[in-house]
Amino acid sequence: MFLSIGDLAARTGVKVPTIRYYESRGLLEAPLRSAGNQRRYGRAELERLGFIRHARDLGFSLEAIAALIELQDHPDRACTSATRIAQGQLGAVREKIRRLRALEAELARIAEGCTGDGAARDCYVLASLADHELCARDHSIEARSSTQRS
Amino acid sequence: MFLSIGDLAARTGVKVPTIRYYESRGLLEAPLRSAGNQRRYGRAELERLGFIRHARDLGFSLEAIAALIELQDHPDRACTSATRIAQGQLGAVREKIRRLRALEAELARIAEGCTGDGAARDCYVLASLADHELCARDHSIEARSSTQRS
DNA sequence: GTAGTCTCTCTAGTCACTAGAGGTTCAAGG
DNA sequence: CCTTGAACCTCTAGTGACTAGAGAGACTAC
Repeated sequence: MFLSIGDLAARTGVKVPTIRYYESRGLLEAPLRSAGNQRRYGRAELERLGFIRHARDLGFSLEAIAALIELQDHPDRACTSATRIAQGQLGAVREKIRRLRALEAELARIAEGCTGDGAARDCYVLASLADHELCARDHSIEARSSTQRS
Repeated sequence: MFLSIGDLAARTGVKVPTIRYYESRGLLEAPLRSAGNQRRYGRAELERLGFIRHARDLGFSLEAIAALIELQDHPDRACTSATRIAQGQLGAVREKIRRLRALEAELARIAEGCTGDGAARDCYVLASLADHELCARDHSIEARSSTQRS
């Protein structure tokens, strides 16, 4: 089992530059190299990259993943911190949902208040954004846009 | 009414460097300057910054906000694009909520499957992340972490 | 006049990649 | 054995929306 970086990418669904990026960030160890200096991976790296991919899909930061990997490499330690990290992530996700729901309500009100066939001077969307008083509730300091995988 | 950048920041809740950043991005016009080259703002800028702040709170990108401002400056145009932008944002928010809910379910299952008092080798959190087969549903390509205001 | 706060510009850092330049290596076909 | 073309290498820079800090100048209250 000697995989090139492209093989590894194909098997895990992680793009080639991203694998190199993970290596530079210390999430993957520097692998063996071929005679011509190309990376060669084995089963261990395949599994580790799968772990990282899975954790990223669940929204864990690379920092949190590094901590989880550290723990994985020391099976004798207590798993308290893994649980704490997962619960922290769960809390963060729930908080995001809460904020996005408030946003959704306000945006729906604003977007549906405008038929789109008038002039900009009478636009309810623009008026709502210009005047916070028009809002049904206080949604200041709500969620901001997020980065997402395609 | 001649506000310094600090006064403007205090009145709108937008931080001073962020105001300068908005100016550099073209969302705010370059204001008048004092004899000593310091920015001086009036009511128009206060309102515009309030508009931007409000739209950012609702998750609009700076690009979308620029388009909305452009429309605001031309009250004779049709407000079709404002409605489209708002509805696009609403759709994006709804999609994020949908993804985050799938994530929440999976994270809750993982986090609550572990008491946190065992050793890392038996940790359900780590096992779940290592093996996608353990997942209750397919949540690959879900939401990634988002940027949010404090 | 002076102390202390505010403001100026500029650069660099954040996160998690992504894109591109310019060059080298590998594997398959002839 | 040789060629071709895909895959690989390193390095730098760009994304969005800021945030932090340096070093210098301006303003305000006493």
